[in-house]
Amino acid sequence: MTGRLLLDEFLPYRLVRASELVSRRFAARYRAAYGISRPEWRTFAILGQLGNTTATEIGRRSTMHKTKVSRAVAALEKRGWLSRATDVADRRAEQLELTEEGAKVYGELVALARSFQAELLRDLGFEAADRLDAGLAAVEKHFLREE
Amino acid sequence: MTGRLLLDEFLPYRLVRASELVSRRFAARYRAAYGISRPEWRTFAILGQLGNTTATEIGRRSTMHKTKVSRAVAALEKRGWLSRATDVADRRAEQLELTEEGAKVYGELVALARSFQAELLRDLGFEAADRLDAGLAAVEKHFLREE
DNA sequence: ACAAAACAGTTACACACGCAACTATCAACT
DNA sequence: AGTTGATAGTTGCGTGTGTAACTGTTTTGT
Repeated sequence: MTGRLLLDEFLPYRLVRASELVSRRFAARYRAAYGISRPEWRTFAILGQLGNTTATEIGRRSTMHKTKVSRAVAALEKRGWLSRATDVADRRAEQLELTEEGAKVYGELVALARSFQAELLRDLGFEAADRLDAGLAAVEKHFLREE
Repeated sequence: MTGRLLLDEFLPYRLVRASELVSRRFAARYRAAYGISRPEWRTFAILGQLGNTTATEIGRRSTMHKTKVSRAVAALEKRGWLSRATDVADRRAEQLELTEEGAKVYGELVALARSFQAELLRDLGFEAADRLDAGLAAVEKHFLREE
């Protein structure tokens, strides 16, 4: 029961490594195509999906720190891809949405993501991808409940 | 086929988020107990498992950048947990190993890791953990082959 | 045998990051 | 109504990180 730990049997280690391998490869593509960083892509993706949301909600869904979100939002705004408007019901919050130009870029990023996912499913094989899906769902179910 | 991307169906996103949720929680424990950073823990874990290795090998196995490894090794050495010796066969390389004190700390970290893993398996359920295992194995098989 | 390329590891620099502290607003409670 | 505590978001500051450039060593190719 003592002795060394075999990392290939340690789930957190394998999860982190797999995540880095996959996300680094995907990041290389959108960085090459549009020069956006990881926090920017994540912000883009959530905002694009929801259509209209706040920085706090982006942080909650992405597990990004609020300062990271704040800076990503500022960067996207600066590039003219995102606009802010103070929420009338709660003037602390800002409703964010993509500009017309931003929506166009978002559409292209979605296409990039879809082709990456298709490629990934092909590489992993259907059955393995399905198992990964189920395993991740269990992690999400347990860990996302607690905040 | 166009339109928005549902992130909950996008595997890279889910993989990253799950990885962050799990590894952040584990990192909080060893940070609280020993004040070590993530790169330091990873270095510790690989060195402890292999017994004797080089910085390059640590980088390869952990997917950490070589400068990250270099700094983690320096930090562990500074705390007296690791010692270096120039490789006699290849004098560019340094053979690393844990000191007696380092091995003691490593043993305690292993215990921490084991209890975290047990807890995780319990939380996820055996079947889900098994599927996660299989899914990650497929990712590793595909992505680790290519370097 | 020698020049050129490859590789192990470190460091300077610029940039990204998280923490803590801050402003502004809203909610709760007396 | 007014005080207290919570929340949305930003920013200063110290620290972490990757890129590129560097030293020293080994390998490759001629």
